[in-house]
Amino acid sequence: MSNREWPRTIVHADMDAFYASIEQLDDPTLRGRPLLVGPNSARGVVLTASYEARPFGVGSAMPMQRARRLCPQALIVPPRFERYMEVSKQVMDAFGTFSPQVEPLSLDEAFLDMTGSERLFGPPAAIGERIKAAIREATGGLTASVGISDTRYVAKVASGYRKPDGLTIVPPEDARAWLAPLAVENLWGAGAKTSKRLREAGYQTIGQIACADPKSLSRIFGAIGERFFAIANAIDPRTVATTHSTRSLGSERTLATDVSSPRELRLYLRVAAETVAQRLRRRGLVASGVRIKLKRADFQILTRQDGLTAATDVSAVLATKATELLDHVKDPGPFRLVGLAAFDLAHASADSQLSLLPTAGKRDRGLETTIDALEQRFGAGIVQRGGEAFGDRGVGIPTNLDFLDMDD
DNA sequence: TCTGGGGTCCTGATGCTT
DNA sequence: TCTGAAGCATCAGGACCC
Repeated sequence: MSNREWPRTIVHADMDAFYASIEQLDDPTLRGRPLLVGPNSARGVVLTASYEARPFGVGSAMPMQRARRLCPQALIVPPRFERYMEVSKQVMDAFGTFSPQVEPLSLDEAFLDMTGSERLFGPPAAIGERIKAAIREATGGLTASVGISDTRYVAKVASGYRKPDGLTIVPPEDARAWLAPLAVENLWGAGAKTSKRLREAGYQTIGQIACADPKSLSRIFGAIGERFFAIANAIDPRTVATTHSTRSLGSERTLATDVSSPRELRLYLRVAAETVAQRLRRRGLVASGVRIKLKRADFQILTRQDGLTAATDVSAVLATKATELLDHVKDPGPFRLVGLAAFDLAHASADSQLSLLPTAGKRDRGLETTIDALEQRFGAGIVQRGGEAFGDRGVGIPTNLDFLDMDD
């Protein structure tokens, strides 16, 4: 079957060791050396390991302490998310020159719907090579791995099939057979727990799932079982979506040391509320619900949530609700993580609820106004002003209370 | 060995409404 | 008025992805 007969042409492009590659691009002395991007702290994990570090068994999400033991010669570089976002924009802009249908999945990967573009760009292999070249040119030398098929799922698996700098084309008529020998861990939605359950139920490969009784899969695994059956048979009708609406927005922090004191927990929740409120305002959103999250020392997670009487983007309102929710937690802790998320999000309208606190209503005064509100409510000095303490992704927020006045 | 932070979706329990 | 069932919404936890 020639590509002209492909029902759809879906491209998945995934940057190789994105954060580490950017660090090596920006600092030539890092090139060719094992590199770990992540916080060099006791409780941090590796965000990205360079390809030079991976033969030592180091990978993403591995505790930094363990990574250091496995690869003591690795250099550790703290993440620079602003720089990664800048490069990500270059990459996404490059994708935009190929198709208007681009769906970013994260900073470093995206789907492109290239259906009907063969006359412009050639067959799939040519499309893939041109996209890879465009990324190299736009970024000054970064590489990506690209997968192309007629479904999102197969394109996604294909992009990870050869890394780094790979290109894998899977024609639609070959997709089912191509997937068949792959391990069940390659199913989208099957992580460690579900993969173990699949194997215990006798399914080792995607091909075995494709030949299974879908009712049986559904009975054992619920809704996800039906989806496994579909994607194992290379059936994935999902299209490339160019719009996305955020459903929740949160900020959480693993603490340098575990905390039991309700007063300290309230302080962390206030800081999280400020971060979330600022991000809501930046995106023109208001929230109608608040959820708090506490992670116990044994890693059990507790959540409590409640609706707000009116939608808001004011940190003091979020913080007040979070404190109420905290009062409903009977577990005494200690807790290693504190988080706050806003949900039931909507676009802020002109008359959105910015007047729930007397000093909190001036959107254009932003952070300072909200800190004013915090101080009016909770006392002066509760939050450090200025600096990087309130970066968009929470980067730079200290993991202890050094910057908070505990005497409030 | 010691486990981040940002999210999404699913499921079972529970409570409310009809 | 009371009761039980069904349907629905909400909540909390779990699993997953990047």
